[in-house]
Amino acid sequence: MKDLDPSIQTFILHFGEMGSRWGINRTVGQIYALLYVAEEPMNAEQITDRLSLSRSNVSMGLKELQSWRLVQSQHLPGDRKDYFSTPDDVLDIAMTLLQEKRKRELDPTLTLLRQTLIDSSEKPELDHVQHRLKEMCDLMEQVSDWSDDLLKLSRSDLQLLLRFGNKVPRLLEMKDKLNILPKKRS
Amino acid sequence: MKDLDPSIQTFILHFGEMGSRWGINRTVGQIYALLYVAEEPMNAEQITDRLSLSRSNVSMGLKELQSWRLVQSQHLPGDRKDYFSTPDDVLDIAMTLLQEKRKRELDPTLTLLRQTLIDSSEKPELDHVQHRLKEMCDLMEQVSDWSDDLLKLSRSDLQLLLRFGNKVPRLLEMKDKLNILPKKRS
DNA sequence: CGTTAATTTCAGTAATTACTGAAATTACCG
DNA sequence: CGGTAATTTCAGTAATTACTGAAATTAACG
Repeated sequence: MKDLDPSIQTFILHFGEMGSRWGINRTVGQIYALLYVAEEPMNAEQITDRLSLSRSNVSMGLKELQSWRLVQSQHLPGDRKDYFSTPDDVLDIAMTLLQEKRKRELDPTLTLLRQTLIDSSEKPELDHVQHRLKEMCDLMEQVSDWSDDLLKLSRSDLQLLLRFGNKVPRLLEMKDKLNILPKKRS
Repeated sequence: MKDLDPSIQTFILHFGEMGSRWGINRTVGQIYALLYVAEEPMNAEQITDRLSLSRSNVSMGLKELQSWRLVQSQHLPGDRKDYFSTPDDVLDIAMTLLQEKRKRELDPTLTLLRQTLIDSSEKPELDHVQHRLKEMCDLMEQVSDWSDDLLKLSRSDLQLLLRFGNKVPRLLEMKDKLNILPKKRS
């Protein structure tokens, strides 16, 4: 890792290490961190140099980041290289992450649970299992519905909601009084 | 995998496969799934048999699940084996998961960002980087505050909030009118 | 305590995942 | 088109992570 201020290096290395916990690998984490703090879009060669990775590794890493929609590419006039950057609105980034995580980590399981519930519905000996799966499925559906809602909110509503830390119980109080409670899910 | 109904097998195998996306490994995912649907607590040997894993692998897997607080152990009278089970309240499980994920995936980065912001505050050449890191840090703090709030809620308030799917914009409307908005974070 | 059952640890090995460099493909420009 | 720069693919290899069985440790009971 060349020509980077030590505090930036630390940041990039940290993202590399956390990568595995977040479900991406070290290289991908580092590339993202570099692009996140970069002033200008960077091309693959520049990334290769800065992080001392192989060109092909960078290519694969960028492809993965694009599949997460965390990195976008563009062309600069008079240059046939691709230039890469991260979206700069952090709220935007967070929503993208929410959407992709849901798609990859929640949806497949929800699909399976629904199917399993159908498959096992005729078997009385699976009563207990079915009940357990139903509970998990219901909760996951509620979480899924919530995230749908979040994803539909406007930027300003999102900001409103986010600044809400610490006031959630008060919010609940209100709702209670005003009686706008939706019906319990079927 | 022996003596399990095909639909349960599918469920367990699915959890195994998803495990890697969720940050646990196949074995750990399978053990969790098995315990989740089990009618009674199971001992390590029973798990070994059912899933055809080695005894030591099961031991390590259970240890990891306990470190996530997703599995608890107990002793049955007149039997010196340990018996393992998952908590049965799914809301409880979800909250535990939220707390552990935050601890492992968010907190370390938040700590690093705060430190990096301090370290780089005296360097004017890092202005842009600092601004970017500040944005990320602020957002993560808001998310962190929200999760704090969620974790403090009572069971019934949580249920209330969860059933809210689809009604979030309406909630925001109300809050707006009643003017209980907290101050913007410093 | 000593015995025995149960669990954990750990070094060795297997399986998986990540990375590389060379070759193939694609994209751009005259 | 033909030439060249850029990117992607992919087979081979390296690194990491997961799993096993044997040995060590711990826990329960008389």
